[in-house]
Amino acid sequence: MTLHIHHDHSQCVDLSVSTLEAYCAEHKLKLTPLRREVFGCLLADHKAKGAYDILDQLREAGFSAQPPLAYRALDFLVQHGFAHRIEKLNAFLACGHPGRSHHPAFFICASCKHVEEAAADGSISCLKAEAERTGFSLSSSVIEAIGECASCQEGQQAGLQE
Amino acid sequence: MTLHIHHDHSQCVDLSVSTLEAYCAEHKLKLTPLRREVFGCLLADHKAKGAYDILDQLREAGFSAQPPLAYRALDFLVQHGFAHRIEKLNAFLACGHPGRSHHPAFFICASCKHVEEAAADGSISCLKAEAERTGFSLSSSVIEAIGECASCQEGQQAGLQE
DNA sequence: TATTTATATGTAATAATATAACATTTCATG
DNA sequence: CATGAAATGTTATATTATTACATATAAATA
Repeated sequence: MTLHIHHDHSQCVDLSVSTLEAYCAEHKLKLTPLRREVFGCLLADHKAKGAYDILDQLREAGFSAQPPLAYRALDFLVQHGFAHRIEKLNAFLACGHPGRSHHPAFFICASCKHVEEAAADGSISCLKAEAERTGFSLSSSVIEAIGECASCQEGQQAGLQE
Repeated sequence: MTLHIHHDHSQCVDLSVSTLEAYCAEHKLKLTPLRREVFGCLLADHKAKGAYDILDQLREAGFSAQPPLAYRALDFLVQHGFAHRIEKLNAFLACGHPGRSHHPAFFICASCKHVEEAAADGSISCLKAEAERTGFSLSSSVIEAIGECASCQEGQQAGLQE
């Protein structure tokens, strides 16, 4: 299936990579070949990928392919906001709008597996309000929706679903 | 640490178990010894437990202790709303108010590991609104907050934290 | 420049979580 | 009692993730 949202993909990749470059320069972080490769792998098709999928691509790209390599690079990207972990899938997704601080929610299509990132400021506010009522101090949150994306619903109606 | 919310625990267990009994009777489901044991294990201390923790308790209780036993019983409880899966922890929690339909959020204390269940209707509404904007049809959701519960914050201030 | 230090990567082993596949038992019902 | 559906028992294995330690690389500094 094609990308959920059509876009100029090479421009999107370029922007993401250059944002990461700028971020690393500014914060004196090392954007190593390994980290580049992992980020590139996540950006390639905007899919959520498991660590072992990443590992396969690392192997193909000539890197060592032991689990810690993937997990370390993914941790780096997640820590700095350039990737997100999708708990429901045990998978990782390139951030859709890196560089800007944000509170994402994820919409996971059970049919095509596409994961769409969206702002979750409203949901987070509610969560925060609920937290405050009990004195819970919220530091991060996981907000994931499972359902079916618009194109899969259409496909299903027309009997075209994969 | 003691329970986050003090309550008449045996009454709470009794109510949960009898609610499950009634539910199973009504829906012609079998409340087998295995399922009882797993539910009891989750209810015992209101902690989120991994499948393998459950399995340990099953072994002690004289059951076979192969993974499928635990997963099946947990699936049964989750399917019928008597337990919840906490994605962030790969763990399971007895439902705090079984029998009533609800949209729970979970507040996970990073210090004491306590998981508090709360209604998340507000957050879900926001999520649903966001979903509708893109035609995504939402069937379920994962809402988990990570932070520190009130008692751990107090403990920390007083230098009493574990 | 040589030395130290911090950071990242390479490697091996294993832990933790979860499922598939199939055999056996149980029990309600015909 | 026969049968069929559901639950459990069992074996094996898949999937996801971490620990621990060795080596390499690069930055900071004596």
